[in-house]
Amino acid sequence: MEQKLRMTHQREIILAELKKNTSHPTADELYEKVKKKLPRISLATVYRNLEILSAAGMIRKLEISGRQKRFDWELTEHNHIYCVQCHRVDNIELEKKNLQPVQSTQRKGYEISGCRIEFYGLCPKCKNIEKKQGVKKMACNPTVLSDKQREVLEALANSTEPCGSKDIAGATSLEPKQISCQVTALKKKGYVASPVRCKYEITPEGKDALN
Amino acid sequence: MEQKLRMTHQREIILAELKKNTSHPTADELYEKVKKKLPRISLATVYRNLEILSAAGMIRKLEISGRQKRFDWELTEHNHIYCVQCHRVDNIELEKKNLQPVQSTQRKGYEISGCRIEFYGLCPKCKNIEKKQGVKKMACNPTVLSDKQREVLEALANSTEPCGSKDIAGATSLEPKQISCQVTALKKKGYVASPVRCKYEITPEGKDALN
DNA sequence: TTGTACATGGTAATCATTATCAGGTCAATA
DNA sequence: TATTGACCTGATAATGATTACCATGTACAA
Ligand SMILES: [Mn+2]
Ligand SMILES: [Mn+2]
Ligand SMILES: [Zn+2]
Ligand SMILES: [Zn+2]
Repeated sequence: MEQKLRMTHQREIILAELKKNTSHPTADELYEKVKKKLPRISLATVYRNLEILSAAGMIRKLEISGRQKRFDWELTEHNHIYCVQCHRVDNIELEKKNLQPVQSTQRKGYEISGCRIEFYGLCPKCKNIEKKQGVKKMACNPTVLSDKQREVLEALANSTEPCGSKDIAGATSLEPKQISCQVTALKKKGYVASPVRCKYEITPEGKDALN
Repeated sequence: MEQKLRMTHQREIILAELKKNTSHPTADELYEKVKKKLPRISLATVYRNLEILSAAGMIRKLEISGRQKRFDWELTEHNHIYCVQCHRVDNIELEKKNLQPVQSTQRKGYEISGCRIEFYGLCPKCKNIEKKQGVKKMACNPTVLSDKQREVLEALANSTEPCGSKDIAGATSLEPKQISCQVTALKKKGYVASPVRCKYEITPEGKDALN
């Protein structure tokens, strides 16, 4: 019944790459790094081995709320804090974790095997971005324009009347299916307005943002 | 810029259905129930409204590790426990939750906005089904360098171009027939690469390993 | 040498969730 | 009253992360 796992070259490289820093990388971040050493490695292999290594207790898998899983080579007990904006994850030490053992009446019949304590908030970087423009808490997008957003905004700036997504597609190098996503983001930032449903125009703020 | 949310029929039914029990349903579990009242409702509408209701603070969205998001109509502060096997989620009360406020030196510059405490284990049902499975163990060859390997590696480190076994033999005290054996072991560890057949060079990992 | 269990790269499929779209609803306004 | 425009809807396509599958490869014990 006992299975022997082999420490293959791929596995070693993945492990070594993970141990290089404390950034709690995702599988695909790790894949990008490992590819420099092993250009022919498959993303599936990275996922597979991260799973195997964590099942074998050699690394930790962090199932932090939200997006991708992240991986941690530090096996000592510690907690994490993540940024709700950029999803960065850092270690955090509790002064003293005196969580009372859960009373059996409160256990609901569960056999408790662990507890995860997870803080969230804004990392230093994102905290500054927020201060700069005083955005509401919900806003999850940085104010910086992406290249795509800038392209869309410039197209709108060059038009004298409200544009539909097809108009924008024609005036930019973007795939039609990317347009609406970009427009939505721009609307959220207040750089684009929709005078009519499915028609968009640049706002004064949007013009400012182009400079 | 203030949004007016309408309490549509769909929204009311979804909310009512959620409040019917304390099972922390997923979006699609809720969809199946709501469909009995509103057979033409779309799954997208359920997702959309759960998102809107939780953004408006009328319900809670639980981003518990693992699979789907779950929803909770109870707004009072409480924690959760989930089953790692069947992903059932129950409420759990902590006797006393005096987590020390995190020291500023430990905050890593974050602006902390909250903390999630989450227990996990096996629910009563799954506890009974549980079966022991052997843990896999990694056949972990030590990455430690033997004296011979170190000698070969140092020879390669001192060369500016890939070496053949004769070059290595000349630069070390080793018998020629031992060389290839050592080189193979080093290759396995990833400390040596073979850019051309029968020529070997040290890798970045190899250089690291020498320190 | 051979059997076999473990691994791999490449790719398709899955799953949960979001985005898009064209068309509705409704209250405020001209 | 007719129009407007923000808000909503169902249907469906698309997305992103992860996993499943498959044919091939490799290590190791017998
Ligand atoms: Mn960590
Ligand atoms: Mn609850
Ligand atoms: Zn951040
Ligand atoms: Zn269970």
